[in-house]
Amino acid sequence: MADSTGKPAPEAGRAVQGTASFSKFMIVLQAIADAPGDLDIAKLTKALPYPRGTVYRIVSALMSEGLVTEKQDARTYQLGHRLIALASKSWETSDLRSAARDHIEALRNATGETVHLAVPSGTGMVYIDKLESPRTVRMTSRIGTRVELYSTSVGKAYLAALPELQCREIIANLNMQPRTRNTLTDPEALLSEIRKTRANGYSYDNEENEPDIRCFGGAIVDRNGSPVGGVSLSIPIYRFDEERAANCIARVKETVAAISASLATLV
Amino acid sequence: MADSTGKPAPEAGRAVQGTASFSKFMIVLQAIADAPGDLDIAKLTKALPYPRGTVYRIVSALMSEGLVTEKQDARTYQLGHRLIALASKSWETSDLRSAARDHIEALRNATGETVHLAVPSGTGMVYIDKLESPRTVRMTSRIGTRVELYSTSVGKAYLAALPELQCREIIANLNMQPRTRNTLTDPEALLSEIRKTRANGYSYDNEENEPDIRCFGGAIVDRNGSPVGGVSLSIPIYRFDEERAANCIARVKETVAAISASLATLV
DNA sequence: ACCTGATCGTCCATATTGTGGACAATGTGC
DNA sequence: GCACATTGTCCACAATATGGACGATCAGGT
Repeated sequence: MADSTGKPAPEAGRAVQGTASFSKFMIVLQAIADAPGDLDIAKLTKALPYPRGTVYRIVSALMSEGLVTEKQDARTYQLGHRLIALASKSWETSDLRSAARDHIEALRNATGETVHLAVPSGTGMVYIDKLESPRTVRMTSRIGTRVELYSTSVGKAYLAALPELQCREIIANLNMQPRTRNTLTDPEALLSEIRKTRANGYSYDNEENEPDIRCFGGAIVDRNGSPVGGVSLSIPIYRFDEERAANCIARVKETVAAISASLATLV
Repeated sequence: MADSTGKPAPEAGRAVQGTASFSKFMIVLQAIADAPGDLDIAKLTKALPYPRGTVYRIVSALMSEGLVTEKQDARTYQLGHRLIALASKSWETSDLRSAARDHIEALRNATGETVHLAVPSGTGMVYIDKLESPRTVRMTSRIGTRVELYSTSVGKAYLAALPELQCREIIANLNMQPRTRNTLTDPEALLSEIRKTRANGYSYDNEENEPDIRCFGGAIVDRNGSPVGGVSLSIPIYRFDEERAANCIARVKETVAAISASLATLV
């Protein structure tokens, strides 16, 4: 199962009683979101542990709420535009994003490279903001994209900022799939990388998530020192050299420290 | 009640049976989305027709699904980032958006003005794409913003493309609030404006939605001639003159015709 | 410190709600 | 034309949500 859109941690253990039905709705919605092509009721039924009548009713309800739309006149379904309207509100009201905006813009301008702002979501992280390199060669990525904890600099920075115990527990539950030839797939290797990250005060992604792209990352922490997100700076290998790298690392560290400080003044 | 994020049509008439509980979850989620500041359980309870225990349970479920997050360590709630992840998928897989991209970009380049792509959602329309004017003075609007049918050019273009009967019915149910001194608030006036729009083949918003901004709009239609969205071109009044206007109108008409044609070739 | 009022978090008997098999209608391929 | 697959709808039954009540916690007032 791909789990490519930020499900809650699997071990969430029947969160609250009296919400079993709602979970089913969300599972169906997620199945439609994860659909490779387009699904009709029959295919959805095959992919889910619910009988057709139930799937049919759930999809109808999702449609009447605008979360799902019927494609053209075909009998297939896809995510609806109400999600865009809702997400736009989430976007506008994100304290972290507004606190970080000026700082990540300064980081982009100082380095000329692409900057991402990410927050934890389920067993991965989601990009909630992005500023592109002004140069011509650009990375392909989008706001809303979900990325893995083990293959990205934001993920590793986040893990490194967690208490050791919690960090180990999360790593133990990761399903580490190779994304490039450099991706770490061994939990022990990741753990030792995390220790190095802690010692260095920044994280490094050496073409582990995407070929030809190296990233430096740092964690944003709240008043208590708990990580709430991360910032990464992505550099194409052909623009990469030791001197620039040292400068970029310093800038990233400054940026996350500044964002964390401005968060602490909130509330 | 503001209803500012694309609820389904109110007259939807208990869509499907066996989904009453899910509706409650969506109403609570919408209440959190519409929150002016931040709500705690008590305020939510006051704003909703459900008892505290129920609201508490629903919010807990929304949180465990990542649709809502607890703000910092306070007891207030806001929309969660999973919505951004889901919306991003909706965005990526929107056929209309990808079919329209090149055409609205050409329109922006030909006119140098801001272009919006909108789709119907509930009793309004939602912007699903936007290309900004390259000039310095820009409109403030965002993807995901919900706008009214009666005060915008995309809304009027959409209404004008509907069958007369359906159009009248929708207008009869609109709650027409003035947004500027030019906003039409009389259903009869709107209806006659819609007739003019049909005759002209384009819609016009003369500072009815936002002061100092005039827009021309057109409807995108599917193979059957049913409207599925709209395109608008926004021009600040100080750049507006008759000659430019005529050119812009022609370009808008070309654009929506081209998008509609390329939609027809799909599937 | 002590009381008051307000909110949070949880429980459980009750009744509302969802379930899913069955059926008829409608397509679709051979 | 028949056979197979899928859609859309119904309803008796079973699973689920409800919401009032209770104890815990906290902030402010006297």
